[in-house]
Amino acid sequence: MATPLEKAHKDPESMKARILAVACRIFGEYGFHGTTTRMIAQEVGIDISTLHYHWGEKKDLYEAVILDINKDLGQKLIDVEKIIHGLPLSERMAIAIDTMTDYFFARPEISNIMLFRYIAKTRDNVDLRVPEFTADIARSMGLTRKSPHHTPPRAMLEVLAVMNAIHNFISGENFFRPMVNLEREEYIKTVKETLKFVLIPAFVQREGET
Amino acid sequence: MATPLEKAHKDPESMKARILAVACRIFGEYGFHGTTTRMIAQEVGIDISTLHYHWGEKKDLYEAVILDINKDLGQKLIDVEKIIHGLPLSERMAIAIDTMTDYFFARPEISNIMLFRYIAKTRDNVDLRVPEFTADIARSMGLTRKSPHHTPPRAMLEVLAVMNAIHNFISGENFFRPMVNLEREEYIKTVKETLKFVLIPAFVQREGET
DNA sequence: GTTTGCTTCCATCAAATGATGGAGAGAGTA
DNA sequence: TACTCTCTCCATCATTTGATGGAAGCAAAC
Repeated sequence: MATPLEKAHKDPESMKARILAVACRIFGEYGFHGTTTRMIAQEVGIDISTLHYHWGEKKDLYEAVILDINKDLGQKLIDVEKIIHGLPLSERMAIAIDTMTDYFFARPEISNIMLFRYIAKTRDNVDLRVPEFTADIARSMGLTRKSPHHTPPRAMLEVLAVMNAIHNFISGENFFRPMVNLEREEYIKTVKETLKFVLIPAFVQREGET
Repeated sequence: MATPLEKAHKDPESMKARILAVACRIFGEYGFHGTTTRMIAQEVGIDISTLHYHWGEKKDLYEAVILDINKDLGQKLIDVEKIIHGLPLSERMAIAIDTMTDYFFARPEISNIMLFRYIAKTRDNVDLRVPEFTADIARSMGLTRKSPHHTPPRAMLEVLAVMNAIHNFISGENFFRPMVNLEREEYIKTVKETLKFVLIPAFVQREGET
């Protein structure tokens, strides 16, 4: 039997879920050390002790955030994979880039948290076993044909290059958009064009060579 | 007449310069809020008051770090530009990617700090007018031929895509290298190959079309 | 109405953190 | 020697921050 707390976790209106959602956003903006439990509590409109009551230590909440966005991201990747399955490579990539870019722009916390995990150390080590999708994406992109059950380093890095290129434009919006002086919609559109222009030709060209 | 402190700033053995170098590394690893003045002082082997004596507030030191790496990066870009000037596009890009990747791997703090600035907010706003090189790189890559005195948004984003792709692999080394299970040297080599493979064809192909 | 269990807030604490004043060490100079 | 100037450290402070105990609120169960 699920405890009330466990049930509450599923209900997006529940306090526990509301805290998680806000924590996700704030951690994404300021990083682990840049975020204080008080910032999150204030944004939710509650006392910090309520926050600690639901999630325990700050580190625990942060881990919950990571697991949460990872679950969401994994589901999204499965959805996209279904849509693009069977299409020619150039279309597969174009649709995947469009779809994932829209998704990340709608939930920039995800890109933020992913990048923070990649580049930032944490004083109190928040190391946590989280499912990694890079190898799956490599398979989905057809980069593992020669060795279906093993993902070569080169294929992994190619996937990371693509994914991170997307993340960067989402997480860097506050910095880049003033640089290029575009409205939000126009920025998103140009980002998509740029990503497709830069990322697709290499893969299509290689495919044609075989 | 330069004060002793000003003179010291130039001497890399001086206390002020030693603090700056360590601060650069630590801020790069942990970000602004993840870094404490005590961490820096301890790494240098001095008291925090000595650190404050030379650099004032934490924020001032951080700004000094940003200005310092920016100056260095600007000089490096000028050097590279000289080397690749006049070569065909594909060679220009290959050499630039190789050279810049080596440079950032040798000084990962630069990639770290750049990415931190792009993606992370700071509670106490550290906003600071720093020269931006994106437009210059766009010019150097020949992306502004149609409008030599204005850099279109699209060209800016293309440059950012290229530069950030490099930064990501350097800053993400701690995260990515265990994923692909490569020794450092092998990782660097594969990163370079991957970057050149992913980034060059798009630009070369477009050039051929005109 | 009373009891029970879950949730929330107030008051408070201990540790971490940014920052400073002032004493002392040391080198150079008169 | 006495003086000055620069640099460094020790002691200390005020604030921020993560965290907790306990009282109060509140709804459902008895």
